[in-house]
Amino acid sequence: MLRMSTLFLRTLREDPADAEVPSHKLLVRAGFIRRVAPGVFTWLPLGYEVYRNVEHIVRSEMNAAGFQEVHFPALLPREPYELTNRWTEYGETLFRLQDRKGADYLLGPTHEEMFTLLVKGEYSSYKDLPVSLYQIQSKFRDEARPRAGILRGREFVMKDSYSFDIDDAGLQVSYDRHRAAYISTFTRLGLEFVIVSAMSGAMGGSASEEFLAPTPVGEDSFVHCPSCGYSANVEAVVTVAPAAIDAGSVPAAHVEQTPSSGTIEALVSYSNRDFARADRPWSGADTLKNVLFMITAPDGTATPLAIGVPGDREIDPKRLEALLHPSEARPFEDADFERFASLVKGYIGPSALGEQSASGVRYLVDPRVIDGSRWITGADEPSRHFYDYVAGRDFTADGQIDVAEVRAGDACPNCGSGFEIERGIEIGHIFQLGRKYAEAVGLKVLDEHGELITVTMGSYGIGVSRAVAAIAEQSHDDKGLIWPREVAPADIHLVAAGKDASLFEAAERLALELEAAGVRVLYDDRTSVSPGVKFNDSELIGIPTIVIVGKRLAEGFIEVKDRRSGERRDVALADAVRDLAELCRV
RNA sequence: CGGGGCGUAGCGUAGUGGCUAGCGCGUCUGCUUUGGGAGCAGAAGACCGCAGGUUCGAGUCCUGUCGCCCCGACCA
Repeated sequence: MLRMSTLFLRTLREDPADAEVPSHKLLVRAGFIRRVAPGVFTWLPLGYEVYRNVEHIVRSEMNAAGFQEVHFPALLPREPYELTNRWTEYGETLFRLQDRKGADYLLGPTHEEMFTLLVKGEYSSYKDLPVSLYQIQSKFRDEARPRAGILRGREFVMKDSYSFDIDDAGLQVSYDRHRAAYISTFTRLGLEFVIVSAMSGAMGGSASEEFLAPTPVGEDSFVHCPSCGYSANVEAVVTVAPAAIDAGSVPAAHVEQTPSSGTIEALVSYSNRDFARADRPWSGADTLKNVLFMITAPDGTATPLAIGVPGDREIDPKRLEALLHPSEARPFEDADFERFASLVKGYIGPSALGEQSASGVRYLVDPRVIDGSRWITGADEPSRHFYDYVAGRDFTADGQIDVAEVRAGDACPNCGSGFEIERGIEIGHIFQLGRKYAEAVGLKVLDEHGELITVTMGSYGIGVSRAVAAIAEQSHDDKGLIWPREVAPADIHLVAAGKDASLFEAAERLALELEAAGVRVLYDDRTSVSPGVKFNDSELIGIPTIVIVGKRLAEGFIEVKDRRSGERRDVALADAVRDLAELCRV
């Protein structure tokens, strides 16, 4: 039993000034967490209780799926991360340190290398596989901008699993088992979630899905199709190319004077004034905008890249970054333009781009730029644009790249109807890694013919500490938190509302009987606190059932209130233990 | 990395270069009070983020630095 009179807890009446999102404000106000450094938090007793409940659910679902728990150190040597080049690729996000001899260490941001090496050290036969191992561990990432309390911290707890199989079919089975285990885990956690196709990002590999908890404060945008159910992270949305176009009737390309038309907006309005079309006005979608980036590889090599997109769309930096990873992209700066004199800023057209062109800059275009499509685009001279410039006839790109911004209403790649865009918190991520890590560290086993084969892997993560915040984010009201019963710090918040000693005696007896019946009780036994304070605290803390021993005790009743719905009913004291034990078992 | 805002007691905050840095919440003592954040009386609690500088005098002005929040890091 937890007693409010002695519980290490101080609730705050006001929101902390540095908190922006509801989960952060409420977890601090209700005394669940306290900040100790940017992106680094302490769990207080109530918060740690919730954290442990979440951890317990995750662990029990992993065990039920037949995965085995191990535990690595968070402090790791440099060498394993050299094998996969991540000592370099992880960049500034990696917490690095040295021991007294000057040897390099790191605080593990994720543990693929360690798991792969562990299996390599123990197993050497196909008969040992498949196997799936996991751990629940603190991870450290020196995020550029930690934010939103526990939602994006620099130290956080992750459950990470890894599967090891001899072939692709086995990997698919392991992947599907993790997927199923994740669905039951998040369901038990009381989280609303969607599963979206995703980019594999830093992990490499191919198939990958994210579990997102929809909420407006989420950091990931995803598309969702209301008619067919298709969901995907915006980074992974596949643009539907328009139907093939016959450009036979389009007049030959011609260059026109277009003064002061260095922006798409100016170009469109100028075109509508001086070169108006008969059927409809020009729009940004008729223009082909060519954007230049400098791409820097992890080894520091920089190469320019030109991307052509319809002028009404921007390039989505997150989609670009996801596609190029681990290389990084930045837009061209003036110094870059000086190096490529044939590129006229504001009037860059396909004729100056491409590996075969004078500039030699690799040129990739949006999937909407199909052969036969007709464009207004830069003529590579100040104040001049091409009209009726047809892809495949007048220019050819070096290839395609799908990084234009995704908008609500764009065509669903699955069924063609318009999809919606929502935001969500990434609470889980599952990948089919393939053989990248096994190859890097040399994880091979003998197959049934005595041949050495490289093991194929999957990697699977759940943000355990983040899940606490995600639940808080999805489950609160203006009065405070509302915990799903299985993760709540207690089943019942028992409030003694009054001053009579007999009332406290009755409440005490009820609390003890409930505990004996297996009900977890937080008992507000404070004698010097007014009922109003106790009611407010109980709503802030968010235990699912609030029981009041007060005014109605004289008639033999207690009051039972549901935190979520606010419904209250009277229960005879004599029936209380049985009634409440039943309620809490639901 | 760029721009903006902000750092004053555990929390929220006030404070024209000028006396002992003020208020609310919380905390402590006493009395009173107990169904929606009670009242009265008293008390403790602040190296005003840190380091320099200007000044007779700095919480206040200047520089640097650290931290927090927001926006941007795409518009050719």
